[in-house]
Amino acid sequence: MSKKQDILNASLFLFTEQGARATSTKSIAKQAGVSEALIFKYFGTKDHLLEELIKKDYLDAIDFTRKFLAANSAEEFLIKFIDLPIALIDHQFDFWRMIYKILPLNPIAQQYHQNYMKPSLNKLKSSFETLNYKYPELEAETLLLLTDNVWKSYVSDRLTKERYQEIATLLKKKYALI
Amino acid sequence: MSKKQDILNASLFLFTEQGARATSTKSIAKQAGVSEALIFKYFGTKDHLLEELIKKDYLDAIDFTRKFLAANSAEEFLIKFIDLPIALIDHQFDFWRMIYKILPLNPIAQQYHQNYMKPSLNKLKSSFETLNYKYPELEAETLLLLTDNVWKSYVSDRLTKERYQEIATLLKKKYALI
DNA sequence: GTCTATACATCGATAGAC
DNA sequence: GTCTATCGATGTATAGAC
Repeated sequence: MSKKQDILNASLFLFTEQGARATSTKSIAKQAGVSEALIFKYFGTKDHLLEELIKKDYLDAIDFTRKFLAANSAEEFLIKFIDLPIALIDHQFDFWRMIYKILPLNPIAQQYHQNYMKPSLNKLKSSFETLNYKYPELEAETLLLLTDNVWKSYVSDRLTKERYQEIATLLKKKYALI
Repeated sequence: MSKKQDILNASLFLFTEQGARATSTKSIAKQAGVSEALIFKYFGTKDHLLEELIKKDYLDAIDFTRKFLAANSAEEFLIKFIDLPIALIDHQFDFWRMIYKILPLNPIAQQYHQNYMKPSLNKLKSSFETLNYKYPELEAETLLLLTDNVWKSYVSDRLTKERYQEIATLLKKKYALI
């Protein structure tokens, strides 16, 4: 494994523990077993380091999500959307744990996150429209509010996978999907 | 208004902008129009300053919530619980905006927040039990997952009050409360 | 109660050797 | 590619005068 990757791994770990701004380049260097100068050779600034750290994973998340949600019906889409939070986080656990920690205060992460979330609302809305719900947009926003907290609760150990699977089943029943 | 209060006000503002750890005592002093030394005279450390900053408001929130949720039936309790997020945040907007920002990374805030949230789940569960729901605990966790994201979305301008009022009405219909 | 001045550590970032 | 050494700025916190 390259030293560049060592730096990225160390950053992921430390940013998750204490946030990006509170993490010094010195501590990253120590954790990665490299000199501090090397960090700046590779990434220029700490902000660029963070950006490189999350860019690849957000692209990966977009790809994973697109494939995971591929469906032949509105019902199937909704079922998969309900299952998405846990599947996505299990696919990139450490990454999303870091994002959960830094998102409220970090504009770079916010920008990438917003871009990731963008398509969800419209697709959800279309599905509820197809299923002849009376208020498809409100339904979409409500489900999104819920699932957006599911992944956050899951990465911060306030919700277990098993527990959410029970909740997911309940949700699918409520939406008459199973 | 006392200088001590000026320091608290400045801290609330700056902690919200950039987080507690990224905010220097120097910038707090400047924003409050006092010397840096005075901050340490009053609060000892930056952590104590934060703790003093949130302690009073969390107590206030507990009191407000208890009074707001006072109800004579399970139906009434659920209606009020659905309306709570916006009412609570409107009662202490700046405080909750700061908490939203610092919560994932700040152990002090986490401790107070957990203490605030503690009673909710059980009361919700009891209400769903009273209403003979088949899975009262799952219902309680589901509603809590939703409302916990409502206040966060509201303080971060991703959800308007008017929008949530529509969602709240939809929710009350789903639970057959209106 | 409140200030100025300062101690001392650590910050992000760079220069230059190998 | 990678390191040591170092810069100037900024961090928390304290001493001591008024």
